[in-house]
Amino acid sequence: MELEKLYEPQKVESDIYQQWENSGAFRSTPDDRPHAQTYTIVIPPPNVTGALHLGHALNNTLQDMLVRYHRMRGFNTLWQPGCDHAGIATQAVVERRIRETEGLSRHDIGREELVRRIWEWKEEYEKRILSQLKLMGCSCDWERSRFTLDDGLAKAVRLQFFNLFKDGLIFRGKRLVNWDTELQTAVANDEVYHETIKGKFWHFKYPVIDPQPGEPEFVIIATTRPETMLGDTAVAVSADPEGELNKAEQKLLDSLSEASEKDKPGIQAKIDSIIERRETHLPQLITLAKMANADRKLRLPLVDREIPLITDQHANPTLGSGCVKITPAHDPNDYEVGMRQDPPLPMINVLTRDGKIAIIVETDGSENPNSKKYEGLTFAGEGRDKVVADLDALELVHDIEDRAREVGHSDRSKAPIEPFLSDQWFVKTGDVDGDGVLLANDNKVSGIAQAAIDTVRHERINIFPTRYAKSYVDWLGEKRDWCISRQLWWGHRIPVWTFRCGINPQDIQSDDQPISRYDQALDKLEAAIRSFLKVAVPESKVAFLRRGQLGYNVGVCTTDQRCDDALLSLQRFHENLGFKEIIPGKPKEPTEARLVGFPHATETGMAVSSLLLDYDKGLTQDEDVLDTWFSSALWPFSTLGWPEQTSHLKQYYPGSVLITSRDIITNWVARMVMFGLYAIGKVPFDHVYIHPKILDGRGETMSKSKGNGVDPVDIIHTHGADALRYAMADMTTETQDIRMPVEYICPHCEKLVDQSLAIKAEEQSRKSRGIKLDRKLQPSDCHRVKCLNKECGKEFSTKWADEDTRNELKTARETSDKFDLGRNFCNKLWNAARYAFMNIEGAACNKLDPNALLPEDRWILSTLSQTIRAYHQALQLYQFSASIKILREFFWENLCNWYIELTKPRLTATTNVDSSATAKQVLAFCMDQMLRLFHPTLPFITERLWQQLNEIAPKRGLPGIAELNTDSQLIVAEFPPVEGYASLEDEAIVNTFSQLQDATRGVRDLRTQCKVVPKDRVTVTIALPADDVSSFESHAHIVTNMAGIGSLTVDPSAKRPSNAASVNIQGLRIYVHDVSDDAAERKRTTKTLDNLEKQIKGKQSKLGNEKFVANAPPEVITVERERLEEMLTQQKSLQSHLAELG
RNA sequence: GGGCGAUUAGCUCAGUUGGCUAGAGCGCCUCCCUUACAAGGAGGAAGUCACAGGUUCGAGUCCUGUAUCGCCCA
Repeated sequence: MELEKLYEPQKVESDIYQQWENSGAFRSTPDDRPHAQTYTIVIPPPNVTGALHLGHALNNTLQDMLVRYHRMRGFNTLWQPGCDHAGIATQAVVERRIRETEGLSRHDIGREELVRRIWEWKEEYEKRILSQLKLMGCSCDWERSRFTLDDGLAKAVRLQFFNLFKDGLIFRGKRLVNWDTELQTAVANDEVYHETIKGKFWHFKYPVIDPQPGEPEFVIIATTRPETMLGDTAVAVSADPEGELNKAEQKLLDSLSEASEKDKPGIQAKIDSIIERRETHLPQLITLAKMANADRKLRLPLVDREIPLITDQHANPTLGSGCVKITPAHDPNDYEVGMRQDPPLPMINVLTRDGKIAIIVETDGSENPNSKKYEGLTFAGEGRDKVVADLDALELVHDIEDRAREVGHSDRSKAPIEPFLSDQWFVKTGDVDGDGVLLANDNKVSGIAQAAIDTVRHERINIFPTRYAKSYVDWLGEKRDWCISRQLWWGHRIPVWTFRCGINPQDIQSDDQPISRYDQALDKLEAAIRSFLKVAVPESKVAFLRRGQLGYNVGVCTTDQRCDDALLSLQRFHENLGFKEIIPGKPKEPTEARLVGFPHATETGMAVSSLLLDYDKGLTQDEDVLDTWFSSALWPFSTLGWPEQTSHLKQYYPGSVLITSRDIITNWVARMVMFGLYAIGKVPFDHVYIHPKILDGRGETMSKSKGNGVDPVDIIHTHGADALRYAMADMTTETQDIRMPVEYICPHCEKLVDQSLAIKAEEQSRKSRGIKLDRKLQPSDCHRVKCLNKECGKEFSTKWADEDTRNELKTARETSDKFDLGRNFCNKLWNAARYAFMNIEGAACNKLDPNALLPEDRWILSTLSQTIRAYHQALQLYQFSASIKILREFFWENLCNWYIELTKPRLTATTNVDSSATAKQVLAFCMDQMLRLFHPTLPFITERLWQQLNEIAPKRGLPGIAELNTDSQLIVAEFPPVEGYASLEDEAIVNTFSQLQDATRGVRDLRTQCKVVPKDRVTVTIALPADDVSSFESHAHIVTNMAGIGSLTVDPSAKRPSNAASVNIQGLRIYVHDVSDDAAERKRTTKTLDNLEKQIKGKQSKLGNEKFVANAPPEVITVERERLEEMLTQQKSLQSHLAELG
């Protein structure tokens, strides 16, 4: 069966993939082989927000290359696939869709329904993602596919949480989050975009309490957000204003001395302003710093709160009044200031979850009566106006300036972000006082971050390229607490159940000493709660037991999915608790509200009703879910069955390598290492390979939100999966990101339309229609695009268009011409195989003596062996681009352009049967090795050709040198050996061949220059040293064949035949007869000679330099001398040639 | 503000411990539909290696600084 002339991937790919799947080639089977012979890659789970783009295509191509490479090398291999639930991103996508299509918010449809909808979304996209991976040829063990919310993984999450909790590494604390008041959720930093908003800078006066003589009556502070002043808990001033001013001045003076003339006036102005400040501000700042040190207080207007004057580095004496108001609950910098104080400053919240001014609760728990009039006003709107108006009425407004401000906005709702203080759960990654942390391997470490740092420092994990180790170590070195709670509904719910438990103080007010009695009662209650928990939830630890105004807020952490048992026990607990013992005094009548859901209330009277303030709620699970990275950090082992000790876990953990993109080093890699060490006691992988990012034509990273990503399936459609993979691997170099201009394929004229140009055109068009753009357009904003090809100019829709638009207009696919090289390569491989197959049918499999082979056979086999070694080396260092270039060079240049061309006459010759058979055998061997070598990169085409090769030459190889096992499927065939085929390597023939190639190129060059058409044979005379004649003649057929020579004479004493063109190569003088005239020849020779003489001068001066001769290594000097010798010989020859020409 | 990178041919990028007469692919020019492949073959032109200093016999490569661009962290 002859192959088609063009390789058509669509006809091949799905069948081949089916074959692999059906044969179980992807399946992992534990067999107790040691770690060194096991190869595991755990996929960085793509998230189910949307379909994969080219960034994923790259990531997975590289993984598949390594997996296939190791599988062929005989490793026990597992590529573990799956998807990630991506909490906020997925929830946001689904919420937005519900909002757009039904006009409903998540609160309208409720938690259960929203989660159900997201599961639907997940099912759809997981299916799509897995199918994309399959179309790319990924050889994952699909039977083991996992999702981060699977039951088994959820179990792992709960156990990890529980263990961390038990070891004191999980705690609850306050933290400022980016609050989206519209969606009422916290959003991550990367979901916040900043916009410059025109605003004002208000200067307010805060009165000093009891100013002493010489002290100011007011302190002036300035703010862009007046409403937050309701939550101020301090005013800060620099501790050393004079020193700070001096420092600032010195810095400016330093930069002034080095500044360009252009910049000098600006810097000088700043210096002048500092000098002026020494007069105008410094004395008072010094006074204020002293006052701060004397614990002096201010009176915060409007809410009438006493707040301290403090010193902190945040207050900058060169700016404003030098004083700054501190609102720890509403500003990240102020929060830091608050935490730096000892004791920390109180944090007073001013904001409700829906963006209004809150009831303001003072530190003693009382509601601030003065704040009532602000309650419920919109935060930055009505609230701000009223605060300013009221301060103005009190004559406390000092000044108002205009000022632009960078305001964070939620990417999801476009609402301005407010910093909001909320209760969150944290993992303590830093060092733990005292005993440190016990890892699962019984090693003690100071903290899990430190343990993760050490693994990289001590090279138990190697990161490629090595420079990324620094960002990993630096980030972990900060040892920040990891906030793991998210105010979302999609994700692993935090496995903590809470109940409130308390005593109504009114119930014991008749007692003589109510306060102490009450405290006593609470103490006893605490003891009772603790003993209850021991019985009710034996394997739990108390998550928290917080004593509040009316009793306790109790949290219980367990590994159970539900807390039903504990709930029952809770009922028993409060049935049996002897309240009369712990609460003396006369009970009052219980109120109805407290009795709801509690059947025994009437029997036990007050005690019971008071005990459980919120009993009607019972045990309720924490509302929040865990940060997605918490479950992702467990992925390298939760997917293998942990906490069960499965055979997969035993065999395939730790993984061999994690392949990912650099932005994930901190979020994910570092956390996987910490969790791996903590939970298992072993690093999760031996290597981390960080690959480039894919940028679009404008240099921006491809992302789902911008919509500038291309669906790999589009590329597979136009170019084939192998072309996609080839181009990806070829572009994966160590330092550069991959620039990938995207093009629409116009559905009308089929021509390519550059995406970035199309977007620019769209921007222009919108502007001309008077549409204001608040930011630059992204591909996802462009739903209708006009073809930029003038002859067409028709409109088409993009993949981002809604259904109506797509029905109305034809939709363009996307592509990039970067993939042409992959397609071209596949076609070349296809055709080389086609040629080989036509010629090698029934090729011999004889024992071959390398010395009996023709020079070109020995050369190609030697080069092949070197290529194999180089390929292994490159791939083991994750040099993907280099690995491709090595194979390409061998295949295209050496095998196709030289060996195949050279052996064409031999294959068809009928006279020398042995030579023909040998050539066939060598060609079959080379094709066999090529297919194996290319399989990891180009799995489909190589598999297809392999099976054909098995039909045409089922027995092949070089008996005595390389016995080949011709498995029926290439995917499981043996990879060429790491060391190559040493017995085939022959340096001498490689050198000789390279000289022959030069001679060939010389003749070809002359032919082109003298415009000899290819089909014309030329007559050539070669002059060379007499000693070399016989050796040259034995290889002369190579030059004759390859340079289109009709008649070749080798003559040591040859003179230039008339009208011959000539060239000097490697000590050979080559004459091509009857193609040139003297003038042309002279011109050419003079040019060569001029060029040569320049180089000779360079060499001579180098070798004439005594220091060079004295210092350079001898081998370098020898090489230089030899080169000079060659050049001089050539020069002499050219000179005499010129003389001959006259 | 701190960290990491990049800057080499028109474009996209290689260039491993300094030894370079600086390479590849695409594009460009010339020729060729040659019985595997025009998605191909043969040949060619094209570079002050961002800039300024320094180390060295020797710098694209090492060091310092500057400029521009990108990413990460605050």
